[in-house]
Amino acid sequence: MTSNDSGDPRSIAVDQLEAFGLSTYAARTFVALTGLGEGTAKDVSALAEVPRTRVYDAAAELREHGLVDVQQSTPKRFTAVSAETTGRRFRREYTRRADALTAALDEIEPVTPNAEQRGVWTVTGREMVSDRVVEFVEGASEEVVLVTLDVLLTDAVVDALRSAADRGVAVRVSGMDFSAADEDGDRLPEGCGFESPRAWTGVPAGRLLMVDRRRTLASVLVDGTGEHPSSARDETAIWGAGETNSLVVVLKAMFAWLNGE
Amino acid sequence: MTSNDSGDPRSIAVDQLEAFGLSTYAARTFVALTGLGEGTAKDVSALAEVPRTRVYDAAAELREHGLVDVQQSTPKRFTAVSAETTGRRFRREYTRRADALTAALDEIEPVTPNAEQRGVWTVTGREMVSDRVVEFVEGASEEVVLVTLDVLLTDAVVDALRSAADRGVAVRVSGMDFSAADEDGDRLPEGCGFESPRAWTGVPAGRLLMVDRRRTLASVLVDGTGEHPSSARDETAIWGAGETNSLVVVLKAMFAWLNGE
DNA sequence: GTGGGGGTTCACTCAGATAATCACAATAAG
DNA sequence: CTTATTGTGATTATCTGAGTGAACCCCCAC
Repeated sequence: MTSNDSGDPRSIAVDQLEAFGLSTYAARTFVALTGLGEGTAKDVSALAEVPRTRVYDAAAELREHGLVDVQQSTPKRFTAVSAETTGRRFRREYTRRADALTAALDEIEPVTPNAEQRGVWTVTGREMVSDRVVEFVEGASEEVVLVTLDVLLTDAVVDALRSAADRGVAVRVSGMDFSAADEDGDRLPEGCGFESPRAWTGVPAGRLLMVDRRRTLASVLVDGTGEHPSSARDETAIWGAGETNSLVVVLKAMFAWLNGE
Repeated sequence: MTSNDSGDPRSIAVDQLEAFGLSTYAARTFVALTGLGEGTAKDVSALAEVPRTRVYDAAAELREHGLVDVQQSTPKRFTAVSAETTGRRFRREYTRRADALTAALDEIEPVTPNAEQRGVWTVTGREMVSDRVVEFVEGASEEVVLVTLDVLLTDAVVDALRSAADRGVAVRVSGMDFSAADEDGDRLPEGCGFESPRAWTGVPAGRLLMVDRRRTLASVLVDGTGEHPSSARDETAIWGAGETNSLVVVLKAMFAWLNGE
């Protein structure tokens, strides 16, 4: 991200290593050693644009992370672990971190979750919206009603719906576009009515979600300014919680009206 | 790690969030919002030791990461996503990063892996040594011989041994201490002889590994300076590769001698 | 319409960390 | 013994980010 995130595998590797908390010297040294297999400080310095006298510190830093072994000879020789081992190390470390984070946040979370909220919240980004959908579905205790484009029905959302249905929540899903019923009907758990989408033609395409009649979310896909071809930031959603929340009231009425027809 | 890594869940959460690349203001803001459920800049500032004027930047940063939603009103109100969603987000992001890193490094790795290496390399730390053991076992094509303390026979090592055995590698494992045969014999894959440990009494306790008679590793458990109760940095290992490597020659002879008896 | 107060944003300073360079000591080769 | 090369430490420059303060804006009261 900082420098060139071009297709060059070396740049990619350096960027990712920096994201994992390594200094740029350490990252460059490691990439050079991966290419060399084994080498001295001079070799690394020539290949990696790292001052020779700093290769030793970089190697020490990498050794702390278990990514480089060192030969105690003169000149010192360094070697990098394999790509698989590197990935395994970081995957393990950051999975642990995520677990610790979740556990710590769980202790902090207030006992009374946002029961009544006055206003309307906004989210942008397809993944972000999916996260909210999953979060709300996970918190469902009685009923989930979801209307969605099939392209937005990701695996994570389906999993959340299935686990909700498994614990006795009444789950009802319908698609906004026609292909939905054909392709994705079987992905959904049993007992989740997949209704005709005819009623939704003409409605701005996105998602509508209602959970326990106390929490609702509405989103639309906006044709982004043409940056990336319809990728990250192309969905915007609003959501609200609480019996008296204005958005909840509106969407509740909307669902009831569609149901009555 | 920077400040106090005491048992306080708030400190833990802040530390982990910073490890995931957030600024300290963003991390503290998020923790405060998790505790509050919802709040204004003033609320956050009072609870989180963040200057009120910078809560907005912190919230924007968190919004980029999909961790905070904003209410467009005066005063602005902020809310944090749930602990589960937070963990899910970072888990997904950093798993992706690890995958990208592994793929990029794979492209860089030289075709001719360290076939012949003159010297002897050193590794310290139990996890680091286990990583090398796994890496070497994964690279085995014909034969694996491992002598180990049972406490060092972690799941990752067992998995690597099993997958090696599955692809036709001759795997032979024996324990250095007596409990090994009893407790862990069933964890090993079929056809992996688990020999009597009598021959090893008196040998410094640790591991001995030989792969394809071309790569060997030897480690010992050292009673650390008493820092943490026998945890991280209490194993040191040396390893070498290549037919003519001195360590390989020595250990090959050692294994042959023990076999002959 | 005008003045006050709280809320929001922007601009600036300072400190810590890290990149980068240099000087010197230690070692091996000739 | 000399010299080139390697390893270690000290030094400087640069940069990000924490911390602070001032200006702007809007809403409300007067």
